[in-house]
Amino acid sequence: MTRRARDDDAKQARRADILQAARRLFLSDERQLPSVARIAEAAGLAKGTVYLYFATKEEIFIALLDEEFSNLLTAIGEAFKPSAVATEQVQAVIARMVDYLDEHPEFLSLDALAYSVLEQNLPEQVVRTFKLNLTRRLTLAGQLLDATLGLQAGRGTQLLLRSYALIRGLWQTLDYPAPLQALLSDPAFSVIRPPFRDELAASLQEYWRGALTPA
Amino acid sequence: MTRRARDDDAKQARRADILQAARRLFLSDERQLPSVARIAEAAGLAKGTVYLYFATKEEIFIALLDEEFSNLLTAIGEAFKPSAVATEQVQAVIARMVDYLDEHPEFLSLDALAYSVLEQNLPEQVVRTFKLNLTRRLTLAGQLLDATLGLQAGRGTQLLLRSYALIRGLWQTLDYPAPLQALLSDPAFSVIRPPFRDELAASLQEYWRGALTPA
Amino acid sequence: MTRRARDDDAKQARRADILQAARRLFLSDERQLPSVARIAEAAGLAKGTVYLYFATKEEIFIALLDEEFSNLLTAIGEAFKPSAVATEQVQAVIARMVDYLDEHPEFLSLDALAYSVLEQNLPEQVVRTFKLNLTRRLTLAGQLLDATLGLQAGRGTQLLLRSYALIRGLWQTLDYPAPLQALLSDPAFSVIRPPFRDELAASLQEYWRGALTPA
Amino acid sequence: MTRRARDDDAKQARRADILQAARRLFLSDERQLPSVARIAEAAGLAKGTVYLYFATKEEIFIALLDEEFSNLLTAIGEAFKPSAVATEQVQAVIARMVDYLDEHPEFLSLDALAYSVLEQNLPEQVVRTFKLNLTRRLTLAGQLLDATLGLQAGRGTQLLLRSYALIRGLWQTLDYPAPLQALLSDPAFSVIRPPFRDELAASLQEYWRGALTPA
DNA sequence: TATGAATGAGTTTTCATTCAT
DNA sequence: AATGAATGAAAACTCATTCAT
Repeated sequence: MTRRARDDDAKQARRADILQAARRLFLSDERQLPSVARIAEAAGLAKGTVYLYFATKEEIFIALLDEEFSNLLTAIGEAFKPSAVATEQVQAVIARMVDYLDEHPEFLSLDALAYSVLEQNLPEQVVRTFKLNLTRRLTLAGQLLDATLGLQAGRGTQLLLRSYALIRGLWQTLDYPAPLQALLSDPAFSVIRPPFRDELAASLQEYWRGALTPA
Repeated sequence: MTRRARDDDAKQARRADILQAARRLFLSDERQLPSVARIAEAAGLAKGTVYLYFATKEEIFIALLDEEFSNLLTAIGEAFKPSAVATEQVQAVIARMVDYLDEHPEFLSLDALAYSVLEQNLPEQVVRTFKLNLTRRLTLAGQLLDATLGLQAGRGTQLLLRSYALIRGLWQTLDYPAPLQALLSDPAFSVIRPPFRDELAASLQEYWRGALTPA
Repeated sequence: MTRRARDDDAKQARRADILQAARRLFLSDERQLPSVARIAEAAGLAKGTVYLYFATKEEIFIALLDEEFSNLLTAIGEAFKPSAVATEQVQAVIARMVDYLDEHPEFLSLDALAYSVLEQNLPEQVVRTFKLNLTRRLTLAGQLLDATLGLQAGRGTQLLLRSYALIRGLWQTLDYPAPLQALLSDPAFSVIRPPFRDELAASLQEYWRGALTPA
Repeated sequence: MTRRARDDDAKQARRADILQAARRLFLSDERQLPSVARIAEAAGLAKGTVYLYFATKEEIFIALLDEEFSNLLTAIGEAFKPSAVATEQVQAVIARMVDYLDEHPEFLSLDALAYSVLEQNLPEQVVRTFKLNLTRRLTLAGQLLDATLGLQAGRGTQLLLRSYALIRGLWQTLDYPAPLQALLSDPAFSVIRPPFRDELAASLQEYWRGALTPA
């Protein structure tokens, strides 16, 4: 039997264990949420224990996604360097986003299930809270952007939201499950199979250039 | 028992009936594929009959999506006017895309399930064929774009692919199921709830401007 | 694979098979409804097939109970002999009830779950329909009683309802699961363990005598 | 942490707290035993603590039922008035039973679960002890009845047992959960919905009259 | 061709009870 | 004695797909 998590720290640790197990399993079979039984097993816990920390399976994954969003936006916030010129700031932000996403492949995979699977099976209040967190973080990062680049109030948030849309769309367009990759190795498909990271960087560059260029 | 479809025309008609029923049902409850039983009922057929025309449920919807893609790219192709200047051509293309998507709400809803649901439950060969069709149409439209705007070979396709990514990401970011909309009516959420059509048009403008502006 | 039930007769037969399997299993472990898996297995069908004939597990058993009620009240109806005198009619009715219950041990066992298990887990409309059937049959039998014994309108139904209460209460008071019977074999318990059939007959006699004796 | 119950008095008090909490919760949702978690919470204790006083959840409720039986039979015993005539004695006993049951709605609700739920999940020895207590009390009250009414030895107990059967059967036949009541408000159902108290009194009158009338 | 009866895999969640602290 | 974290058994139901008729 597992050592009991009595105090708050131990409980946080246990919760983190579950999230970690869920993340690991999800990564090994993207596009499908692993069963609670597997998560519990991977975390070395009984099924029932998982439900002491999360009300439903989907809450595990929305928590994971929430965490990742937080990390991403924090990373973006840290990309700004006070003294740099605007162009460099933008480059830094884009580079930071690209790096983060590259290092966290589970983020976009999970995000791709948010619309069709997670939000579908989650009580509305939970989705609302998730969206609220997201909105707050997005707004904060947007304000930082406004200040740094001297943008009109709210414009930074708008840019981030549109960038996010571009990112998630690009992922879903360019990510293929392993078995399909083999089938698409024919040159006929090369136009729809550019490397994700490069395409992401290039697309973001183009979008931000257009967004910051006076019409 | 329904009148039997003996010749090819009758078969095509029956197939179309099924697609039409599926489309209608899907529209009434986006984010979830209707069951085969309901599709069959809506088409006035028995469940088994549906399987004479489509090997799996997902094939129905991938066929629907394929059809829509074809229509969209055809519409884009028709947007070009030989004599117009480049800027106007771009405007026309964007306007055509926005209009098409506005008139075909099922397209993006269905597209949003492609990554997580459709491709998941489809034999690889079927996905491959779908992707092949898509690639061909995209390439053709891209070539037209190259010619019209005097772009480097392949650049038009690239622009279209990136635009598509932006569009699908934007949809998933801004579309909310009805019950959630009520919960997000608070002004706190206004930044993540701009009207889709406006946001789409503005984002595409920005992206294309950036893409066509020399770095 | 089982032969398919195409026409209505075959379907009725299949439904009856399921009911029969459920009855048999229930009898072998009263006080607990068998699982659908076991019922299906006992009927030689797949689980899903059971659900083609009954919407929920409880509906199987309420159907069984409904059937038994119908049989019991039919039996009572048949107990009347046109030419007999009142006292004999009453004796005949009581004897018929006692005999029926003796021959159908599953009836009272199941009835004992109606209040606490069946009605609990059944949609209200189903319970309503069941009660409606019951009321109708009870009323019909009651009217027959009124006519035969020259009772005031409605009195026969009342007598039947009260008799039913006495019967079901007696069963729950005197029926013990096998393992408990051994433990209660001590003479100390003899007062609470008279043979059910005798006690039932005697109690009904007393009740009806009192009910038909002017105060 | 709650103050520890060291001496016997304190322990008895804690036990009583648990019973009281269980009774209150059960009353608010008849037909279903409240969970141990809720009972513990309502008693201001931890779940584990409940198990220091009762071996299983059902033991809590069988203890409650035992208590109620004791009270009922005590009440019956107190109904006898030395100098009254037989008929009045009987009336007094019936009236006392009706009053007690009217004042203690949890008794019959709980009793209705005894056969199907409580005895099911209880170790046989516990059931045996419960039955033994019941038998003793019943016998005592029965003897009192024998003496008072000049009955043959054992007859009083028999009358009480049969009355109890009538009572519990009547309750289960006439008690409906709130949502069902609305559905049964149609006059079509009036025959199966007489007021419990009236029906109880009338039925008991009839039964006792019959039982005390020479055949 | 058309039908629709039959199949059966697959998974979440609750909650009484235990036992480490 | 008290706590409450951990356990894990248990089962209903859906629905895509098959195939006998």
